[in-house]
Amino acid sequence: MRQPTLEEVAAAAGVSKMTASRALRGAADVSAESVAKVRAAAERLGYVGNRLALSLSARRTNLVSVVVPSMSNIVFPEVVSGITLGLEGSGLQAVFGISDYDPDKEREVIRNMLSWRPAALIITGLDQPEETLALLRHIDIPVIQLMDLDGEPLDFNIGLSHHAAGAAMGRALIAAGRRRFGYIGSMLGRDLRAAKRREGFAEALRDKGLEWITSSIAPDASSALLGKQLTGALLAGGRDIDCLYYSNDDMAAGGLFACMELGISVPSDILIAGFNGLDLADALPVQIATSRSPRRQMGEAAAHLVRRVLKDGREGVERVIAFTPDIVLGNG
Amino acid sequence: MRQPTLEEVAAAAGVSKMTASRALRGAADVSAESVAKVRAAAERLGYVGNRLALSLSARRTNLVSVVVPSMSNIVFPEVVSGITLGLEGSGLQAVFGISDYDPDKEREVIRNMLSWRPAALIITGLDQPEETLALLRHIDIPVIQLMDLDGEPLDFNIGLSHHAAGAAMGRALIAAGRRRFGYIGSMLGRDLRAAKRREGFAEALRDKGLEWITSSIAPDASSALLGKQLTGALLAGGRDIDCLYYSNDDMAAGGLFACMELGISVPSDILIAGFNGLDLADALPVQIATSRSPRRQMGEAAAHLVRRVLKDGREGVERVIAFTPDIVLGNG
DNA sequence: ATGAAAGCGCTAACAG
DNA sequence: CTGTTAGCGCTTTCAT
Repeated sequence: MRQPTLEEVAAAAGVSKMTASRALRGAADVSAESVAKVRAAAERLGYVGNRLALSLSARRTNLVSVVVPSMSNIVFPEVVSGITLGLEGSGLQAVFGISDYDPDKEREVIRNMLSWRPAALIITGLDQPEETLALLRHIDIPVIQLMDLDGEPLDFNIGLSHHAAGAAMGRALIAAGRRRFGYIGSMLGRDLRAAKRREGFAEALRDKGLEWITSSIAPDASSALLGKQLTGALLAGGRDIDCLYYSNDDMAAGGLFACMELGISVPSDILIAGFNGLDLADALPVQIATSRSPRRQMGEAAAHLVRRVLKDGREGVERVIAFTPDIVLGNG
Repeated sequence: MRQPTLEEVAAAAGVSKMTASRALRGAADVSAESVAKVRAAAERLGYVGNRLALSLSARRTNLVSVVVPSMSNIVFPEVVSGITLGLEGSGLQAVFGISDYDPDKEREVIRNMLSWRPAALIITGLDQPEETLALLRHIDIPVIQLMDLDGEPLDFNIGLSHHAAGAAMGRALIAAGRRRFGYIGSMLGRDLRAAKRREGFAEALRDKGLEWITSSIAPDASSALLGKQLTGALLAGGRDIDCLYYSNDDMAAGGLFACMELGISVPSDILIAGFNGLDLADALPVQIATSRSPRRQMGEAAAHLVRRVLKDGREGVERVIAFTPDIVLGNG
């Protein structure tokens, strides 16, 4: 049951391929009669246009390729939702690839996406290896590096400074009276943005003559369970801590749960701070400190940028859009 | 800076287009010398094959289209991860679309995906309206309906019975001594699988002469915060309840948090039951009851089914793969 | 308002 | 082992 072609629809409607093509695309200069006949024929035959042929012929696609590190951490699906939402009604279609936080895989995924000749490319972060950048320099579509701002953008850049976000949180917690800081994180070798936050935070500590009292970093993917386990282990070590900074809110939520089980009062004994401002954080029985990153907005901003550049060209479009996360210290 | 074509690579290598094509695809019957020359030329020119042309010419794509209702509920990204993982190394590429739980939008998304002539299609659930099914009956690619089993599959079907899952949880909770049940959910008009669980649960209650004492259903998307709010409101109503069944674990986690804030002991005063077996549930300070749905496995199973059918045809391939969620009552 | 011709970049099917 | 020919299904361009 091969899909019918435009030619078959045209034949069924008794017009030429071109008239059928124009009719289905709603072009001007087609008689109402032709339009009606073609529409009816298409409907009857169950015609679905072939975008491969369309795109090859028109020498452009409606594809916006998006590469994210993971789908297991809810922040990336949220960014993805923002992009999809922001593209709605534009005729553009987002296509997603997952790099698993692996630079080599990322390059392969990007390469694979480029073979579909997308109209624009959105990738995560600014830390692609030179080999990947070389690949991207060869193409003439808009490339948007999303979510991070700490580095030299290739083309367009939308995001926030994770270094600054970490530093701001560090300063806020010091201002709130905390002095004895521990860090709990995961996968910092691969989640470079989390590493930047940790470094920014550490810098804020150094500025006040402080430093991490203890630090626990696992190689696994972040999760509430991991945060809980690491926190339990760290606290069993008996370090004198009054604040724990986590690589993100998932980990921090787990940390909170560990404290609740151990009877440690949050935030009076230990203040717990994460990053992201997840919906989950708002529901927790005890509020944790966090930085609200505007994930959906960053996604939408990227989508809007793509629409604008594809429609009106790059002239006058700012290369960098900077977001600043809000710090929420919570009821602690 | 137009992307170079195969013809240009061939010219640069001093061979014909066909030899270049074969060399790059690693076909047999090409001299080592030609392969080397072509590879070098491709490398030098930064050649990235054009899949539009490839697919149009070869009359097939390597695309597996996947349509899910949402990316905001972590279970769908997990399924998506499972599919991506299961497709790895096959040369097949998953492409995702989001329906927002809207049947009309779902049809449009499917239509849009079909215009790319995918090799297979994976959609969520069995409850597509007739108009969508009609669209799908016209095509000859494998279609997999994923996650649900309660209904008549179009082609292939992988999932679990949500009705049975709800009923099993109901029976388990009755067996655990609970008698006064409340329900808290969201968006049941659109999340049909949650509605089926609720119905199955209610049937288990009826079998024992019981029924919902109270029920609170919001139109919004599920979240921990919503679960917390609805639970708070419901408990403020002063109903005499000893068990709350939620539409999913996110909602249930919020319910747990509400109880913790209100000083209600879980599970001794109220047992909290959800659905999914999220990672989060394992980290909670008090374990909630849940049914572990094998989301990643369902995704992988779908991917493997696709690989098999595309490779060896449909003969001898079972049409239905049934999963059964494990019930975890927890430490209650 | 409509159609015919040419071609997008690639591969399948033959020939050599 | 290599090349030639003929499309894939559509749009673009140019006629009419």
